[in-house]
Amino acid sequence: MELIGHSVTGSTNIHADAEYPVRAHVRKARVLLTVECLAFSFQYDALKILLFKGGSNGLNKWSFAQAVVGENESPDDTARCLMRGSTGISTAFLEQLHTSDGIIKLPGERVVSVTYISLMNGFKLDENAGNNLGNKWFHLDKLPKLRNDQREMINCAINHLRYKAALHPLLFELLPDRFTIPQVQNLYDSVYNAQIDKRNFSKRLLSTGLLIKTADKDRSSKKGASYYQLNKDLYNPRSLSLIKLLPNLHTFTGR
Amino acid sequence: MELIGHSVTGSTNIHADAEYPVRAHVRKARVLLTVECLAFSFQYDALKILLFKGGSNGLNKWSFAQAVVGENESPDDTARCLMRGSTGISTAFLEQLHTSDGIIKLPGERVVSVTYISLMNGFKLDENAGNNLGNKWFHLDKLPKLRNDQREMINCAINHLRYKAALHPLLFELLPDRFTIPQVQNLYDSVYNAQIDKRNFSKRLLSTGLLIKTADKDRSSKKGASYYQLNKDLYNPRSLSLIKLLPNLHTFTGR
DNA sequence: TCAAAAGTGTTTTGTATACACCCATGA
DNA sequence: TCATGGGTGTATACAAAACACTTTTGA
Repeated sequence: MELIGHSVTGSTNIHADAEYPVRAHVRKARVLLTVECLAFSFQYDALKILLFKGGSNGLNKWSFAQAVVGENESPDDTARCLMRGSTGISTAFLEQLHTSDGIIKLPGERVVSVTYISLMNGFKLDENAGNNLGNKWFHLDKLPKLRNDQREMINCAINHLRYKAALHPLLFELLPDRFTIPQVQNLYDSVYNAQIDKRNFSKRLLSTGLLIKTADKDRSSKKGASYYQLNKDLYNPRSLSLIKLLPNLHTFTGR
Repeated sequence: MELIGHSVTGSTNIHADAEYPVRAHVRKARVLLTVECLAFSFQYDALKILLFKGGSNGLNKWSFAQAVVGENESPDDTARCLMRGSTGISTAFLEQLHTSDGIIKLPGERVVSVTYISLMNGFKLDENAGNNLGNKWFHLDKLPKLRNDQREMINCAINHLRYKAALHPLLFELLPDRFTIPQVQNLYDSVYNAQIDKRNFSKRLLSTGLLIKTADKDRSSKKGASYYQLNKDLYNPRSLSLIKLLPNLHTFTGR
């Protein structure tokens, strides 16, 4: 560690005294900056996570989407570009989860990775997009063999997603522009691995005022469920104001 | 951006096709990694933020604690070391807020900064510690002249602190080992710039089960307020389970 | 006509809020 | 004895939870 600019003498380290010892000569780290995306989507009534074959692990191992941050890019840019490039669609919601400690990975090179959680709209995905790129969407209960630290990262990301989505209307990013209430409930049931009471869920959902009923119905079921749209005037997945869509908010736990 | 390891041919960029264009040659960024700490404490019944004179802004300007991440340090290490070195006490709570875009600051050098929010225990602070190091704790309503982006960062950090503390028992880190209920309330009133009803606040506070009453009293008031301690078995400032200490949780807003 | 899924309402229970008085003590 | 700050209780209103039946329609 080297303190920045707190010196009036030109010395780089005015705190190197007996009481608050700081190493006198710290070699400044120049690091290779990468991003890593844990990408989720909702397809076929289930939450999916995106994995790639042939990552830094080895050619036949699965891992997350990763990219090196270019000289003229921000990490956010890189993450968006990575996701677009590897799925063909834009990221609906992107958030930094954590910046890694920067353990030595490549020989002689320190790599610091910014980990993102990324929500991709499964309904905009081309069915075949990415198949030739070696990526695949996995059901969370049907994951391939992964390193333990990768499993942990997935758990961490899911917990984060559940946490955020319990408080904010984040998950609508995973739905098409028009959706039905049973569809929303399937999404929440899938994310929380739960069976939420449909009467109470629909009451909570409608009471947010975020949904606008349309005249059309989804005709894939016998009775047909009404389509709803988001009220764009109110909807903001990043809003700090809290919504409540889940019962027993204080008791939910991880998978 | 350069994708990592998704190539079976050795080329660095298998996605450089017409459909998903990616620049064919991206210069990998080697960046100087720094940390920046927005540190809060609770002193004299008010929330304070730590600023340093003579930061990267210039010798007579105030700014946040900053340090370069050393070769053998993680950013978290650096942040803790920075805070300990500049205040004499350990950080009670540390959390990454954001990793910056890494705009060019120093000539020819790209600097990426990991911003932290840091809670320091004001009751463990040596009254004079740091005075000779050019740091000072400022009341949030009595800040010195700062750059606009620094003001924004402070607002962002306060909003984040309020958000987290409204949901989790984070603020106890700012109190001494033994504290009184009126003291906790002063803390919350200060953080939220509010006057919370003391009867309801004390009910909520005690109903969490986090507090254990001791036999002793603080004798600085006439009647004397009972000292409480945290129930270490239950207390976890990072716990994902939610507590409610504030009224109208869904409506609170920033300063 | 029946099976499948959508849609809706009420009762009960619990929790948040608003609000005001008594208590203990040092000065 | 009185001013100061600590401590408590209750009635009311609101919100959450539990719970079951009716509707629509394609097969």
